[in-house]
Amino acid sequence: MNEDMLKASGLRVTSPRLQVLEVFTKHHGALAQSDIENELVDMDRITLYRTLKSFNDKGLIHKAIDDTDKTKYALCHQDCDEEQHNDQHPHFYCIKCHRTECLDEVTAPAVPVPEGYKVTEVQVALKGLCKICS
Amino acid sequence: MNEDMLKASGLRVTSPRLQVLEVFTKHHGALAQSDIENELVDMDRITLYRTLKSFNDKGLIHKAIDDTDKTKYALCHQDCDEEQHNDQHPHFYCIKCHRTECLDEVTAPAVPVPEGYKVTEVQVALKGLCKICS
DNA sequence: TTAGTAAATGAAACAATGATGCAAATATAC
DNA sequence: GTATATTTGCATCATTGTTTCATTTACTAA
Repeated sequence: MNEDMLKASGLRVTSPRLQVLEVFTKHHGALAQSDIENELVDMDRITLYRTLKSFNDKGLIHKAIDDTDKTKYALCHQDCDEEQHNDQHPHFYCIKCHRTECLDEVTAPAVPVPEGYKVTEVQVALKGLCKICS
Repeated sequence: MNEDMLKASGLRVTSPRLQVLEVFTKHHGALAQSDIENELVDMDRITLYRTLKSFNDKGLIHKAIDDTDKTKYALCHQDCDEEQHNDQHPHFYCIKCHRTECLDEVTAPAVPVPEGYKVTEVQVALKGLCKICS
């Protein structure tokens, strides 16, 4: 339950947080702040901003880079916490329906970096037509 | 020469454009708008914004996604034009020197997407320690 | 070389996002 | 139930993205 997610992360259970979590569980893909604002019209902009920030910090959601200019967030499915995000899956942006989804089943491939570089994180942003639109 | 790059792209040769190109050729990595503003203090903010936009549209520069929140741009080395960007190389963000560079030599690996998805573009953002900092 | 014209600049103005400070409200622990 | 530490909601400010418009400038073609 959403309440438990908050408690497990050491965040207090409040109405704005539950509302935001509900929006995330209702939608599958990654959401921009504006997407959530459209759903929760009465939500204070700054509260939402800080809610997303704390969720991200605590590992409840992660940023989904998708090469649109908007920062998007998606629920973390794997074991993410304050220490580390395990979101090594690609994000897919559909140029037709403009939705961004997490390809959780896919593991981002190892990238052969030149000598001397140390990679700690890989983010893969895919663009194209999603299952439904293609 | 920078002038020729502009002409080849069908862009008029103007002072702001030459200045911006010079900044790009002087630096290796990807630059945020603010980076360029700091170098060219007299440059009008909107002119710079539009310059970057038109350079990006014409294939002179490309966006370098690096999971910081700032949009960064880097010179295109390969054959990019209005039709298509051929920037299928990863971008590497160094957590120590905070610079983003293009790993031109590296080809982004093929990502095994689920059935039904059509990928037209892959962006790989790496994070870690660069050659110099590691 | 000089118009004519299409493109580019620079300024104003507005929206969205990111970020901080502070007083009031409220979730939890006791 | 109350104390307190957290969270909210508001004000406020910075940055980026974007459009409109008058003025200036780069190229073209006579």
